[in-house]
Amino acid sequence: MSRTDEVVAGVRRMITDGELGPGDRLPVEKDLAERLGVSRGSLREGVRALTVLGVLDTRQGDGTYVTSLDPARLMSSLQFVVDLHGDTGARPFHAVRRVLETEAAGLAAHRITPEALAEARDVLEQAARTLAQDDVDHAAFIEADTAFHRIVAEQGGNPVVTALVEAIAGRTFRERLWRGRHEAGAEERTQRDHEAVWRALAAGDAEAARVRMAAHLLDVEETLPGPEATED
Amino acid sequence: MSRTDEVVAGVRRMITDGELGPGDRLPVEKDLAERLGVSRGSLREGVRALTVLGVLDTRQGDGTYVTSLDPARLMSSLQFVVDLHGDTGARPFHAVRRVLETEAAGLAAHRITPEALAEARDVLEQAARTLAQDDVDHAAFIEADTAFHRIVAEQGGNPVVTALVEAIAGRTFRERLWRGRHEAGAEERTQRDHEAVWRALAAGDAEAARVRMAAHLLDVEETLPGPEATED
DNA sequence: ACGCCCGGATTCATCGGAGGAATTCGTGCG
DNA sequence: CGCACGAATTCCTCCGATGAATCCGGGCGT
Repeated sequence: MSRTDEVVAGVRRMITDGELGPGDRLPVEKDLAERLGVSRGSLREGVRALTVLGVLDTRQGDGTYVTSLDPARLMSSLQFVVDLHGDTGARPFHAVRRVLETEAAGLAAHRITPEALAEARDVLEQAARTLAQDDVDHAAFIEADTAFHRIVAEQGGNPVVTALVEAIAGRTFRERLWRGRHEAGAEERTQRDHEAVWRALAAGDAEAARVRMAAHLLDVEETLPGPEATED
Repeated sequence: MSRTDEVVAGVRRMITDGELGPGDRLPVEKDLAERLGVSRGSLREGVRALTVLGVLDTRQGDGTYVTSLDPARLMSSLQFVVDLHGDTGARPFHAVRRVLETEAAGLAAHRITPEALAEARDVLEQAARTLAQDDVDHAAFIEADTAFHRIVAEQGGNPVVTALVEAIAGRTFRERLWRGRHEAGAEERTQRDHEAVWRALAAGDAEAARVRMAAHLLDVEETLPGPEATED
């Protein structure tokens, strides 16, 4: 076990033991290094690793703190590794996205707030206006698409689901997604799919919300490269 | 942007640009540091962070290599952050596990190999023998429980699902899970649930496999602490 | 010729120290 | 009382040196 691993394990223990909690400040580098029996260099490597993982947050001139440890924060590092995969590997990731967002849509049907419902409607109307223009602003439509999906995922009420979806369907992933979807009618179809999901949410119909979201994401998935459906 | 972030971004770019691929060796610390315009210390912090994320693998006396970049490898860091959450935060994680494993069970029904089916049966028989003893070996049963779920998840055929389930339902999480399940009959019930899933898989009945797995995991979920079902 | 041992070269791991940069907070002035 | 200034604190970056693990090729014996 390397010194750095000892640092990671040590900080982890300090958190699980309750010595450190969200928002708490760590001892200064010199003290913590001495306490863990490592040099400042090794300590910094471990702290940096935990920073990348979203566990710690260092601020120059201030100190090192434990983050909120929210799933959203902790899963953000996942986006990095997802984006590392090329276009060919996108399919299994999108399948996970589909399953999770479908579940979230079903849950959201029963618990979506009036405010979120209204916001989702506004997003859809904005998207409709974008599509009505002669020269469609594709970037703006992608923005609206992202916003709609985020609202639904959030209203599912499971922060882990929200964080995972956010990590998988991040910026890079979505751009890849739409790169292969510029055939005629793709955006209009997406718009109709979204509206169908919205109606199901407004009606509080969980089953309809599930089916609509699943169908929509299956549509998207078919445009991805890779084995269509293991046709071997 | 800190020097370390530049290192992470630089290596990421080298990978996405195709300059580096799985198994490839990175330049030695001195050269790479010079190329990225940072000191060896900063370089090491960045490389270490990528090592923790499962992207790089350093071997003393040999060199630094890009890993296979398999989802299983890349998601392993997720287990660390999942385990960081206490018992109270386990419920949303388990909900994700339930949804993903349910999907995997449905997929597995159509594509499980005879070998995997036989291995799963062996695991279940082993578990049954464990339960038949006067003094039940709980650790052995947990082991069999883990093995059964892993086989089903793997046979779902989606490596991302497998990796996520593995990360969420890791060792620490499972131990927490069973800590609150030592009431009489819990293990026997689990065994019956598993056998029902197995029969569905053997019959190639995807819907049955889904339902059985979902019901089993809902059972488990009810024993977790936290809001029963948002009864507000 | 073949296998084994050993020593040098290579590479990462760890350490210690020094100066710089950003933040915080108390002090003193207006 | 408000504000600017500066000292203290803390993390950031760099440099050089030593140790540890691995790899590779030469030399030796059989």
